[in-house]
Amino acid sequence: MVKLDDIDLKILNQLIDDAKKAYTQIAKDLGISNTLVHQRIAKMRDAGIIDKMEVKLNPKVLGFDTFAYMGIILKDTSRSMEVVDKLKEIPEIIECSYVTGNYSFLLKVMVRNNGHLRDVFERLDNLKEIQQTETMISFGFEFQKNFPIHLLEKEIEDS
Amino acid sequence: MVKLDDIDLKILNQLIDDAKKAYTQIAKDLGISNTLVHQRIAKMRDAGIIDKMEVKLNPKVLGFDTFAYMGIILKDTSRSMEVVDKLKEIPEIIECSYVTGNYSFLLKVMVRNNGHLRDVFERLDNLKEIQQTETMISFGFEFQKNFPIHLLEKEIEDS
DNA sequence: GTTGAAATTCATCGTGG
DNA sequence: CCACGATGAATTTCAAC
Repeated sequence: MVKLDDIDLKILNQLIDDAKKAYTQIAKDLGISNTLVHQRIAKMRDAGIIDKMEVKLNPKVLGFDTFAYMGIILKDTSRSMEVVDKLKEIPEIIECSYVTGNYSFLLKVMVRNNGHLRDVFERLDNLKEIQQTETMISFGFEFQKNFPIHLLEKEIEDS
Repeated sequence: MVKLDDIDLKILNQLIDDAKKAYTQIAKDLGISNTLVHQRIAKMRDAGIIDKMEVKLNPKVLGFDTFAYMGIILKDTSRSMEVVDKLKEIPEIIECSYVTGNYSFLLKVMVRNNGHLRDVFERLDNLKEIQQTETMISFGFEFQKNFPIHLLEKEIEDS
């Protein structure tokens, strides 16, 4: 675990907004030299804090209007790894976590429409390891954050 | 909704892996000119396909070892918007969707440890609009994808 | 830990096939 | 629709405070 200072956080806040923002521009906005920006980012990269820069696509423009969470109940939880391998092959499943509680897995599914969702549902229901699925269709994100970076900011303020 | 061709998808695949990858390098890898890479990316930006480039942080390195999904059951669903405003103020909640099914909202929560999770749980339980919460602690992602881009690739192959 | 300037590399735009 | 070539801007490194 690594400690970040005020400058690090300000840089991260800018990169969360736009990962391709020019270092020179970040430097100007923060009132520091671009070399420093470069050094801090290199440091956070080396420390593994910055995992990667990724492009975020707009699902709606590409015709993916629907997404849903699906809770998966297995017949036999000892076989969970085999199920993961099968789930990985279904491109519509964009997130898969093993969880405590009623479900074995909680999935996030991105599809074009309700018919497409039904199609995914049937593919899952046909897997012999799966006993039951429960679908929670989302009406879209109310909000979504990259990371609880506000917590880190508060911790610095308090120190 | 916009149609993408083979080149567009190959470029997106590279940017999903590394949004800051140099256009010249992408061009080399794909065997096309960097001008073309530039044009295609500009096109996809203008079309809104490329939403933004964002930095992805590594929670573990920053001391956030635990994350969980929480299902929220409201006392009175007509008051849901007020609840969203309150949830937004809790930095640990990094995702909030209104969903069908047993829950009103499904949240994704990122915390340092189980004690921290309990703290968030209590904050939610104290909100008067909330009747009940159900916590599903995750043992980490089995896998996570940016977007079901494989579907688009298949559609191009088939055409 | 921080800065300013140097060299290298890149993004961007016009021209032309 | 695509490649080449020139220009201005950015990243990256180095020497110095």
